[in-house]
Amino acid sequence: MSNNHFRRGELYSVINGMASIAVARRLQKNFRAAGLEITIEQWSVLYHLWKEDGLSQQELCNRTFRDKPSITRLIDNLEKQKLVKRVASPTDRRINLVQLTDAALELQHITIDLANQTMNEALEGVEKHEIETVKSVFQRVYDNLMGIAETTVDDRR
Amino acid sequence: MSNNHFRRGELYSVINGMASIAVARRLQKNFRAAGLEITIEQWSVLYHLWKEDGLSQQELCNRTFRDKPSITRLIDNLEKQKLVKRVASPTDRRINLVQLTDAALELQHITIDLANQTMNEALEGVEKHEIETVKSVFQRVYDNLMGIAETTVDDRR
DNA sequence: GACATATAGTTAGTTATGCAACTAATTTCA
DNA sequence: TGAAATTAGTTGCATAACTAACTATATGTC
Repeated sequence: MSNNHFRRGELYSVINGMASIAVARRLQKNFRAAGLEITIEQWSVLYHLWKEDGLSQQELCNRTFRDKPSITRLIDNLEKQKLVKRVASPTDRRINLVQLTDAALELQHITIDLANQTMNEALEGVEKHEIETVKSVFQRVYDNLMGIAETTVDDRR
Repeated sequence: MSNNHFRRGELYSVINGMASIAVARRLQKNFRAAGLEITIEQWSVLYHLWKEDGLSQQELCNRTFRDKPSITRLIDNLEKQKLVKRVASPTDRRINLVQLTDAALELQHITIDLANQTMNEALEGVEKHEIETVKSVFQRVYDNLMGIAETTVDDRR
């Protein structure tokens, strides 16, 4: 283990605190201001489908880091809004392939622009090398907690 | 505005992504493993009361960065678990002062130890100066988004 | 003093999360 | 081949978030 084992607990509220919440709220607000009804959680699912359409729900669990019930309900809501549809896999009857509708395809550029704009607002005055440090620290944190034989997010049951 | 306005949108998932979720889940898991029933959200409220007991609900909103309904229900649940009680303010009948019970006072050391331990797991191998950079970037992000005449979290209505 | 405004807190509705328990389909392997 | 184990997805329950609308109390101003 590393050598500085003291009073790091307060750092929880750095990694998972006001800044993260503020960014999420600002992105949601910018979506609404643009007349978009989607939540950022729904957007994060669409984001992965824009990169690769027709993923299974399980694959969406893996990529969005959510559990299966969460994905089930996110897909339910996205389906209600006619942004995706569930299509039975031709090869495995257990699997739903989630496919984007034309309406969802139209959202791609505007929402990604809004995300870029939001992060530019958030990171105003932050240096590139600082961003790189944040990225590498967060990658390290993720590896520390999810690596090896630790709890995985899916298939705990 | 700053000069690097391109493709920062993906950074949303750095600041608000897998690492943050992994840390929250690990802390919750460590609470459960120690036989503690509280959620990390409840813990964050207790945390502020340990620092200063008898805060009003509004003051807890300000300090925990949550809105009033969220605090109402967190206090409801904490009261059910007999960890806090609402006490009418003697000077202003609108105000509830939230006071810790003995049971809550007993949780302080063990939960803070668990938070320290969790963050040590998470930050294994991360250098101090890197942590300082993360802190300063997050402070900057918070200031960028919450400063000036922007949306405040409370009293939007 | 009375009316308008502001503040503290609650309630209702929608979305989302995590856990546990469940069904249905597929794979493993004796 | 057929029973056991695994995998994909859904449902139920509890907690929590945000928005909007509400009640009650306090303050400010004419």
